[in-house]
Amino acid sequence: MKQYLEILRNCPLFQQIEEENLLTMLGCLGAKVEFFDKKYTIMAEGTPAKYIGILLSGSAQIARSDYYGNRSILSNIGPAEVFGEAFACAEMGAIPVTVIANEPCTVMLIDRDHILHTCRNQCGFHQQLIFNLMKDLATKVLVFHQKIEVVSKRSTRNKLMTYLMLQAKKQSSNRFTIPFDRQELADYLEVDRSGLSAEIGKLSREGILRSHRHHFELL
Amino acid sequence: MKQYLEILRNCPLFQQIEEENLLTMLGCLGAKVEFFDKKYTIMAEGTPAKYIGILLSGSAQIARSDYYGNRSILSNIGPAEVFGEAFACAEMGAIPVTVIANEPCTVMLIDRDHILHTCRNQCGFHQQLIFNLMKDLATKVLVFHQKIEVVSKRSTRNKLMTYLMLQAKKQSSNRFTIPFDRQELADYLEVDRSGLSAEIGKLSREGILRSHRHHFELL
DNA sequence: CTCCGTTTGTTGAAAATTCAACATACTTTT
DNA sequence: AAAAGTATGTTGAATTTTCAACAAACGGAG
Repeated sequence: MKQYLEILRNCPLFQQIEEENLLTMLGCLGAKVEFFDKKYTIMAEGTPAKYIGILLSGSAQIARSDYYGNRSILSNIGPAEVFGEAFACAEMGAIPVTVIANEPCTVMLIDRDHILHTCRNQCGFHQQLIFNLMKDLATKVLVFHQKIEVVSKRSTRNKLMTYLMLQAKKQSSNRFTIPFDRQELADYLEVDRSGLSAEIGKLSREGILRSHRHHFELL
Repeated sequence: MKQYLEILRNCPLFQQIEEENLLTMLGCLGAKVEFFDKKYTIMAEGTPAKYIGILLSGSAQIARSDYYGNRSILSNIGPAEVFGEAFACAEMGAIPVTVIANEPCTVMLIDRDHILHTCRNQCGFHQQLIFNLMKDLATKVLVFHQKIEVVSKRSTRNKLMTYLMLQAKKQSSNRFTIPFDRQELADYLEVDRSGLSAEIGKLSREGILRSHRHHFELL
């Protein structure tokens, strides 16, 4: 576990918890670490919401597919980010999404029961953990607000521009990269891929943006 | 405050807290109660995310409008439901939504600082409050997942059917009422109102549903 | 370096959505 | 009970999106 402390320091769940206490706590929580190769499923839709996941290395995609094969990407996560916590904390029977490794991933898994139903009133670190989880969930709600802001736009062009402007803001620059290829961006924006490509081409010709693959620049 | 205990008992924030302790706690939190007439703004977009709100009576709508006047309805809330907690807990500077009274409303407001930054490690009720807030936020994430599931569908028909099937499930019946009129439903589904009306008409002629105003029946 | 699989861009036709305008139904007010 | 205001349904034209199919560009493996 010691090798992961550096990353866990950046994890929202463990803020304000000293490193020496963190190791003890991970033991107490029964945290385990697993590895997933590229394209492997870290959590599968329909399986029990038993674990809270923390990405230690790599990146992963949170998505769902409806029964006509339309994939909808909810978000993309990187090292130190938490996933599955909402379903675990709400004690759902089954999770409604699939988490897939974009590249080889190291994942820490913590049983929800160890967080929700153990020693809640005894240990101070545990109290801090609950507090951190609460803050993390609050920011997750904001992430979904943003996604809804994007997909609530009525045209491909407006969805795309809303998304790109949010990314520019987040990366504090008019030049930035996005974590999606074209198909994935279309799946995030909930639009047709070819229509999205066409719209990017049109915006380029109008001098509104420049782009190459994952790189974008707003002009 | 005593008159509101009955409702607060159903509020997710105060589960597992005895009534006698609840009154003390509300004092300690500096909870205040305000009244809003129909159509009045309970929280305005852009104002500081200073308060967590609890609806004591009436109903309200959580919505946002983009700068071309397209309104997007995020959800509809009723008595004992909590609102604004995600923005308050994430300590945002400004809230990105507007909360409007559908009818005369009684609202309890609690300053976020009293929840987040006071006596966090002393008082047991407070610990329970944080825990409840965490659970509440987890279910809020699920609410947004559902909304995204609905609006990610590519056609008006699929959005509508997905929404109606979720409502039928939630109300455990093929006959149910929805909290929206046609314009509001269109704003929730992020589609054109007249197109929505046309689609409802078509589904009726196809024998898939029956509807009258807020009442629907899936066949 | 070449080959092969994947990603991205392009096109045109079909289908769906939006928009504006109006008719009808329903509610509330006076 | 009539009038005024609001909500809902309907229509057709304009716009946009989707879909399928293909071409071009790119990247990795050998």
